Amino acid sequence: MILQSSIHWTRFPARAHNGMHMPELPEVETVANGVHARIAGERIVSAWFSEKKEPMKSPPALMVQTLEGARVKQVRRVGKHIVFDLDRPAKNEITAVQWIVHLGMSGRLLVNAPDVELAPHTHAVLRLDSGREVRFVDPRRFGRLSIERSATGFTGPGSEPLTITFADFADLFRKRNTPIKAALLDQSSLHGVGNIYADEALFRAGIRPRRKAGSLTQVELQRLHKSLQKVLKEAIKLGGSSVSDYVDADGAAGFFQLKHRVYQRTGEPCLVCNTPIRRIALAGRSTHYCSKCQN
DNA sequence: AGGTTGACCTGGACGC
DNA sequence: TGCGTCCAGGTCAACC
Repeated sequence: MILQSSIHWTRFPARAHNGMHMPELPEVETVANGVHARIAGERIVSAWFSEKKEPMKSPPALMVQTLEGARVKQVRRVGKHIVFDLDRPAKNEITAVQWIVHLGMSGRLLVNAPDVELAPHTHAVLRLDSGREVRFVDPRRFGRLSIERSATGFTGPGSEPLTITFADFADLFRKRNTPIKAALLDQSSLHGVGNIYADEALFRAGIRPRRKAGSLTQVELQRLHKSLQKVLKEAIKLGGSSVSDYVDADGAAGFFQLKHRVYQRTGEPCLVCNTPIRRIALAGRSTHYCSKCQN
C-alpha cells in the first residue's frame, strides 16, 4: 500500500540508532558466513585471551591449548552462536572439538591484517598461518567464548527457527502460559530469535505480543510460523549483500532498519493503518506493536 | 516447574 | 562542558 501523505507526518525524534551490531540470527549468520569465507582451511598458529573473566566461559588455558595448531574446517551459525569446527593435528579422539563464540549484545568478530591496531575491548586474538588474525571485540562483555567437546557436537539450546516444521513449532507454544513474545525469545525452545525479529514476526502475523502463547489458534500459529521464517530469511538475504566487507568494516550499519515495521518506530504511524505504534515493556525488553493490526 | 525480575557491563544520546 | 538519566541487538541466577 502506498502512503500518499507520508511526507506530512511529524517525524518523531528518531533516536539516532547506532545500528552497528545486531546480533540476532540474521546478523550472526552473516558474520559466521563472512568469517568462514575468509579463513576456512587455515591453521591457528597462536591464541591470546584478555584477563577479563566475563567473556570466558571456558578457561583461557584450555582454549589456548585447544586452538593452537588446530585447522579451521568450517565456521557456521547455530542459534545465536558461531561455531568453529576444528581439526586437530593428533586427533585420536572420537569427539568433535569446537570453539563457540556468542556475541552477546555488543560482540564483534573481525578478520584483520596483523598491522591493524587492536580495537579497545579486544578479548581474543587467533593468529592464522596466513598472518591474519581473528579478533573478538566486546565492550559490554556479555559475549561468551568456550570450547565444546562432545560426540554430537554443539547443537544449541533449542530448535532452529528456519527449518522447524509447523507441527514442531506449534508444539512449543501449545501449553505455555507466558506471553507469546517471551516464548519467542526463549532460546531453549527456539534459538536465534531476538527482540527485533520477535516484534517484527508478531506484527506480520497480526498477533499481540502479550497474548498467552497457549491461547493462539492453529491459524495464528500458522501465520506466526510463516512470518517468522519469512522475516528471518529476508533479513539474511539483505545482510548477505554486505557480507563482502562486513567483518572488516561493520558495514551493516543502518541496513535492517529499512525493513522494520514496528521495532523502534514508537509513535510513528503503522505502515498499514496509520495508527501510532505503541511501545510497552514485556519480559524486560522494549516491545513494539500496532494496537489495531495486532489482536 | 514455569514464569518473572534484576543483575551483569559499557557507551552513546539526550536534557538540564 | 559536564553530569545525570535512560536506553541498547542477550542471557542467567534467584526469586515467586
